Amino acid sequence: MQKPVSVFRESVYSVAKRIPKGKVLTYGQLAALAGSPGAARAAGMCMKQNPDATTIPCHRVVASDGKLTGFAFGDGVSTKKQLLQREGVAFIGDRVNLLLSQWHPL
DNA sequence: TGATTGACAGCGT
DNA sequence: CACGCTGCCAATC
Repeated sequence: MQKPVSVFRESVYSVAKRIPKGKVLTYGQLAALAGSPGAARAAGMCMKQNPDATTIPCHRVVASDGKLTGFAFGDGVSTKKQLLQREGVAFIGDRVNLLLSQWHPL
């Protein structure tokens, strides 16, 4: 089986799909779990591509400060916030409480 | 092949 | 606490 166009992207999507409900992950963590720590920007780009928005909960990926960025869906970050809060994610104003909702991989 | 962009992260002011 | 600048990585033009 030939190598995919980029292993990085597949890893990112794979990890994103692994994020449990009620939990969130930062782009830095996502990139680190994907195998490229520090590639937070590249990870965000892959989320933007989002080839499978139905299977990839990209809305569970937030910035390192817990701030909701990107996600040009509905009202944008507003819809994303409502979605996460509905999943059971702890929010602090307009930011996610990473202390309680940041996902810890097994 | 090289340069630019982008849903970031960290630190300083 | 809010804002700005720099650095890192991968994808795209």
